[in-house]
Amino acid sequence: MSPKTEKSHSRSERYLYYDVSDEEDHSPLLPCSPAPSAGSEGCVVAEKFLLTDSRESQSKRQKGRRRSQVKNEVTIIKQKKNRRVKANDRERNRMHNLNSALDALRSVLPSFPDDAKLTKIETLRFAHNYIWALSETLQMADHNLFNMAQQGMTDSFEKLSKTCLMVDLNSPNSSCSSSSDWDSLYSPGSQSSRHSPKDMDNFISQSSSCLTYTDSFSEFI
DNA sequence: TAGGCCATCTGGTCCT
DNA sequence: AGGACCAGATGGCCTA
Repeated sequence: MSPKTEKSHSRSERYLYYDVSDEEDHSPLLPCSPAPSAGSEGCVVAEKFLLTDSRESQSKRQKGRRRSQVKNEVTIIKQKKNRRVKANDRERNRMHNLNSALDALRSVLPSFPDDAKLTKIETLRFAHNYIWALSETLQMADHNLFNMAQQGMTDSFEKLSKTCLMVDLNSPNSSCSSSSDWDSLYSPGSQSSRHSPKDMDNFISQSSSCLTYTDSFSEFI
């Protein structure tokens, strides 16, 4: 088990089995309904009996009501706890799914071998820029192919193929990229001290052109 | 040690 | 009613 997982696991355990005793309801019971008037005028004994009886049954009823109230409150609290635990579980799963999706995204992005795993925000920003670069690439490819078709695929093909033909997007050592270039893409705007926006623009334009030529001409080789 | 990143919990809101 | 989504709070870990 990786440290991360272990850490996560211990976290989960900590949260899953957190002490909920403070959630116990210690509030006073709701006041019971007032005693009904009892007795008849003619018979004291009977009245006493009735009174005694009514008091006893009354207290019994009160006790019964209290018990059922306590039972109800306990079940409500249990129900609430249960719902909360379920919701936490779903939320945890949801975040795990989100992280899986982010991992999937990281896996399709070009990676720089020595670099640490991209943070979430870096992944999103890099993906955004990468998609932009790819779309620029496609546009340029269309444009260049059109020009080449018009010129009979002579000069421009040679020039372009010399510079960028063998570029591999995944290779940071290629002529079109350097570690700092990749870094600049990884780097979120908030940490722009590492690389200027100009660096990023340069990199994107370079990688766009290289991509254009490698992808577009590969079928001609 | 401060700051960044992350996982998780939690309560609120919206949707089905 | 229950689930999905969201944002805020909290606390742990790591690094400069």
